[in-house]
Amino acid sequence: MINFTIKFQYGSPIYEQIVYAVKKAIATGQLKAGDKFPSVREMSKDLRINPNTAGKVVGHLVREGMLEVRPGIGSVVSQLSPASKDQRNKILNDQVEELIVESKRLSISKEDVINAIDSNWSLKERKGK
Amino acid sequence: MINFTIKFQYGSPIYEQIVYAVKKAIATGQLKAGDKFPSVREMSKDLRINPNTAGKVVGHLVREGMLEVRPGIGSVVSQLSPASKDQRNKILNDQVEELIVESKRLSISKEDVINAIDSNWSLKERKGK
DNA sequence: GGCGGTGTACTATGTGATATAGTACAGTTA
DNA sequence: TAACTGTACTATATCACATAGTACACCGCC
Repeated sequence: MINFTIKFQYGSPIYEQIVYAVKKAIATGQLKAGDKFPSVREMSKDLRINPNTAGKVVGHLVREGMLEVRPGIGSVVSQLSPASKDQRNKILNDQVEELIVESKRLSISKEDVINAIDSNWSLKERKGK
Repeated sequence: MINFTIKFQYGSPIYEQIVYAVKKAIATGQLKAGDKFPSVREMSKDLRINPNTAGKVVGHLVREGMLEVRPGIGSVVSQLSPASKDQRNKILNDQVEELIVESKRLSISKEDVINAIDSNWSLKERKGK
């Protein structure tokens, strides 16, 4: 059974959207460390995607340290690991910079951006959308 | 003459990297409204890319409202326009959400993220890297 | 009027990522 | 043994990206 939500969009590859959905599910607590992750075949059937695409998702998540594979058994959500220096820099410099550039481009104030982060930190469901 | 800086990387398309570099140059004030933007042929020669790729850059920037084309003359950096509701939401919801998800995944605290935004808002050059 | 510059629109080619279908294998549980 | 797991293949089709080259309408300058 699939225990996270997906809504496919155009513009980015399917496997990438699923990977992000899983990251988000973990960040929100929908998926917790130790939870069983859907099998490749189950995922491909439920989401109606190719088994290879589903396998690609698992591969990515394993490589990023969010999933552990028990050979013959399946995969399990792994413990959150603290960021390495590189990962930390990538977020706190590059990704933050991108947010700032986009905000400035559209004349959004620093306060509005910080407020958005502060009030969305818990990642509760937004209504509408 | 090219008046912004680029350093090509793997992983994302050339035209996208240039578009972002221009956005950043505008955000930092390196490029100001009214400044003449390099021509397609000049850009393709200086950056050693195909004229079509350079044309793609101009097309994107025009579509996003950062460049104005004077037919027969060239293109010019246009005035910053305030964000539409959709653009504002895309940043303040989607892009902020992505930053939060990535941060939580790597156990980076909300305070660290907000501090990074606060102290990088001026977009001064970082040393090293 | 003509030259040289501008953005833009074509055709065409090659490469790589993405998604699909199908098959196969080693490992583990029941 | 039977049924499940992730993984690794071959093969095909499509699309984005980057390249090369040509062409056109437009404008400023001499």
